[in-house]
Amino acid sequence: MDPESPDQMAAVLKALGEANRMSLVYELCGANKPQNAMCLCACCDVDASVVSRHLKILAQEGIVEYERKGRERTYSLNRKELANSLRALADKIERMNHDD
Amino acid sequence: MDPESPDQMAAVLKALGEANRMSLVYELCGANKPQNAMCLCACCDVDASVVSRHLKILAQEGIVEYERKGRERTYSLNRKELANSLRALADKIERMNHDD
DNA sequence: GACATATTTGCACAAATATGCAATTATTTA
DNA sequence: TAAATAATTGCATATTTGTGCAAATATGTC
Repeated sequence: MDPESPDQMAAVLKALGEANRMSLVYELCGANKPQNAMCLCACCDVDASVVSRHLKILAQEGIVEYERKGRERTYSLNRKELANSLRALADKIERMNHDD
Repeated sequence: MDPESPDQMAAVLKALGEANRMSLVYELCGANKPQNAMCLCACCDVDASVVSRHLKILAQEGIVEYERKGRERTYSLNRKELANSLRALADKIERMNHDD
């Protein structure tokens, strides 16, 4: 993560910009313990394989991390990094250039 | 804008999550005056009709506003609202629930 | 009115995406 | 080893999406 270019920033937001993936992120927001995929399945009404793929996409963008725990994988939000990226974008957007 | 549900938040981030649209937003970031579409065309190497459609998508999500100025339309970022939405998401993501 | 400029819209199309189901892999338990 | 559980992967498919080009619309200028 830590997106610098428009392209990198867009890639992160693209991963977040899908309803089911956003639901997964919200779900992970409210959990203080890493959650496995079966548990996360409850929050979006799609097949387990679809959840698996969505989690993979979120992981590829560094939005979530996972840890192997026996036969399951527990996912957790990359809170600090993600929050910082979003705030960096917010700052950039709000800062007006007065020298144009 | 002012997204409350995961779906609404996802819709806004989906609009931002495309490279050319993000370039347009970055371009508008650095401008202190509203820009017309022809001027914004310079920042992404696509047809003017494509820029028109991207701006329409950004406008539909409340990310940009436009004003009719004669035969041109001048676009500007909805800075405050967009920044607030992003910060609200960042806050939500960073706040850990300690009672789970 | 005729022409130029700015923007949008209609159409076509290729590529990407989200999804479900079935099969597979990995791991635990009996 | 056999059965159960968790998760991923391989198709197939329907839908969405980004794009360009040409035509249409809107407005300004001569």
